[in-house]
Amino acid sequence: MESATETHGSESLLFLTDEQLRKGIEAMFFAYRAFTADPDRILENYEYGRAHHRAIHFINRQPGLTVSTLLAMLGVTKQSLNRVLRTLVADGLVEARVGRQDKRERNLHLTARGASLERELSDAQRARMRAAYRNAGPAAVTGFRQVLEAMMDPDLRRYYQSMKDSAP
Amino acid sequence: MESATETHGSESLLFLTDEQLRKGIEAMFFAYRAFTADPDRILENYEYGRAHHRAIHFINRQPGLTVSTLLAMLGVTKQSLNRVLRTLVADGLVEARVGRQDKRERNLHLTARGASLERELSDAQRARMRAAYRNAGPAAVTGFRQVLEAMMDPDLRRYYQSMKDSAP
DNA sequence: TTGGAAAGTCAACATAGCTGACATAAAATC
DNA sequence: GATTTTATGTCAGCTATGTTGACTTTCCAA
Repeated sequence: MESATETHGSESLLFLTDEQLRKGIEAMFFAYRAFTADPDRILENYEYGRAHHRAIHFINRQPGLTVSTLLAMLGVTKQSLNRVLRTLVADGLVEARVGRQDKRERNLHLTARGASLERELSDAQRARMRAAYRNAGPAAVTGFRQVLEAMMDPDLRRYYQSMKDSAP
Repeated sequence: MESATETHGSESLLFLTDEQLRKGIEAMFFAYRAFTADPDRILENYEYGRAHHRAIHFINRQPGLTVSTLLAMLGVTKQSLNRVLRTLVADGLVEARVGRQDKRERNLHLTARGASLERELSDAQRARMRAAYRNAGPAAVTGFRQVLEAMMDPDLRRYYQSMKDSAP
């Protein structure tokens, strides 16, 4: 499995050796841990967890989204999400409005307080991301996003690609 | 490609807009979920979890490492790790040898069975990583690794950089 | 010889996943 | 209009994995 790519003649596929792939795996692990560390620290002050952060993030990204849409993005059970949403609604960070056309649906929005926490969390996370981007440079950022995109499950990739990407 | 890299001057930092950074954050989230999905599925058959996988991964990477070294890499408490290690040792996947110089230390090694599970998990994870790498191309892979590296906490980055990177 | 580091263990707890069962309201279908 | 399906919410209970705190054992090194 190792040397299969090296016998290709050109060294253009050297990055597919087992060692290279293992390094990529470790890079994902270490980077993801750093990536969540700042928000986690902030969330402790509010007695919320990572699950709350994720919900808040996606509600902010797509205001008015329904519970089932959010479920699909988070990839958890409705029971698990509901526990989180209940506290966020009770604490006045999220508003669940009855759907206009379909009254079974709940359209989720951040309140002013919810938006404020979202900003605090996002600021910290973006600061680290920005520093990493600055350090690595624009070309690296493009590659970074390309690889992550290729790694995603197709359904989520479709959602991901549909989101707006540049400043208004 | 993004338009951010195509122009220079004031627009050369367009990739640092909030929207771009938020996309990067989402990319990390979605990709990381896909990244862990395959091993998680395999681990269910063995009644192990992600924590076992991580321990097995690092013991394989650095055979003979001590418990404290592993703790530093995983970033969890010794109580949490100990629960995992105990089951792995009891099940005959990991061997904890008393240190030769310092007998307080335990040098961790995978047994044949442990190495076999490691391979099964790693094969799945590398397959996805390989597919993503193939799809994105060598230049993207370089960028991917650069950004992840820049995102890591310095201590772990040092460990990460010290690991061998190419096939022997 | 003693202090402190490395490792292991016990207890108790929290978070956030999960399954299964069930309830309600509204939409969709027959 | 009656029935079925869908979207959501909820209760109960389980599991995995993290946490803190207190304690012991081992044993290196000053």
